[in-house]
Amino acid sequence: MLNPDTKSRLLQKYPLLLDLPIPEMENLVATSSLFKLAAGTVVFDENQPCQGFPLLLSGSIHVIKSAPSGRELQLYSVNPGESCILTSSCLLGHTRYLARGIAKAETELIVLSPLVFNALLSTFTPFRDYIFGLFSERITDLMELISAVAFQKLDQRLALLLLRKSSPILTTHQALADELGSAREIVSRLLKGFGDQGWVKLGREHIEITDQAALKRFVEL
Amino acid sequence: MLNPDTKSRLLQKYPLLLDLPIPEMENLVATSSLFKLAAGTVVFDENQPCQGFPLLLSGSIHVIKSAPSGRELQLYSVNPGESCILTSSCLLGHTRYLARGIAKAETELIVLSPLVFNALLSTFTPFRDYIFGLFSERITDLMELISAVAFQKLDQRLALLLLRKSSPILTTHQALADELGSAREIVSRLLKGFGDQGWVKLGREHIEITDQAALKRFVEL
DNA sequence: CAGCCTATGTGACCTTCGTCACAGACACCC
DNA sequence: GGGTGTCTGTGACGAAGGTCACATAGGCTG
Repeated sequence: MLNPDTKSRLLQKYPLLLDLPIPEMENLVATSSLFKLAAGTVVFDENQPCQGFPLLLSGSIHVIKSAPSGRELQLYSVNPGESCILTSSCLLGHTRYLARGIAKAETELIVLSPLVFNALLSTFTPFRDYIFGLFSERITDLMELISAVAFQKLDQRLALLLLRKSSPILTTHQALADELGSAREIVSRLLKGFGDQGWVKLGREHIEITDQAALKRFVEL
Repeated sequence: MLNPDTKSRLLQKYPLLLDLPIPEMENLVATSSLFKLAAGTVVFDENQPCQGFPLLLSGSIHVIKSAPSGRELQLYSVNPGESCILTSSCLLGHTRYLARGIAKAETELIVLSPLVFNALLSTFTPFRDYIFGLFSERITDLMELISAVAFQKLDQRLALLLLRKSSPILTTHQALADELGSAREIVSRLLKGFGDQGWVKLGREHIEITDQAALKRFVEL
């Protein structure tokens, strides 16, 4: 059961729901509830069955694949207003999760039951279009990721990752390594290299891009 | 315009269309046509806009990402009765292709215009479910692929690839390398290794698995 | 300030792959 | 059979990254 304030925040992040017919909306409000997750919470894990479909109000969820060796690789992240393609895929294919989801900050989300999710999909065209649209975006992302992992060198991937974050970047080398699916030492070495080139300035949990243009040129190479 | 024979073959491969209402079916038959592609034909290429949605009657299409260096990696393949997730994604997201599709054998396919595709999606629930289902399968595949490329060694990936094909495998080392995103020499070397272990017997364009159990054990490792 | 925890720098070393350069080997066709 | 093109085997070599083992350095807390 969602309270009116939560409902209005939901509609603000997912405006397409504004057009939802009254009875469906009431059903949604009645059967859903708000969850608050602390940063670091494991939202779902590999091999776990899928409980429902998340709508993010705040925070973000990183979807991660991890190797037996302990190394990790970030597949994509879910932000407010978006949806989790992996969950959709689980619900639609009736399979289990094959990656882990972790809340990267304090995160608020509403979980739709599989029933409500399916009902929305089949009766409410805008929702269907929305899900389809996100599916197709994610697939694009995943394919880019595949070609990056398969063909690009780590230095370029790291440079690109830095460019995608907003300059002063407050994070550890380990976290960057996990996003790239590599090891901490390698990232440290490469960052050192970037620093020597004058492209970045390094500090503890702090990376500042000092020559964005050069970094970009390096990525395009 | 499809002739009656083609139409019945279409329905055989895609039985869900049997339930399509008469007018939609007539529209589909009237506006579509059958294409025959020779093996090796490029069905679509990177950066090309999407022309329509393919339904395969025979043959198969391999979807490939290729690197500037000339190396390739197979993302997945499309067989009769299946659909091309990448095309769906292009049609739904109104973006361009970001991979190449190649007919791997003589291939017959029917192309639905974007109009018909969208109409089917919004009016015909079974079709929508079908597309969603395939989407979710492919996403699973893509994620597996990512984790294989990122974390697995090539020998294991090669062994798995062999196990997935039916022995005797009639193909060149180069083709295997392209599927894996690697180089021909590496594949030759690894196969030689498998041969020395007594797991396979090698010949020109011919690989026979002689100890499936051992190969499996090696993959599980 | 001392102690401690975490993040980072760094060198040595190894494995895996990729690249290059050929040498055979097989198949096919005249 | 000889010529030709494709496929395969192989050795040498190098580059990229991963692993290990520490050293060092910030920053927090008692």
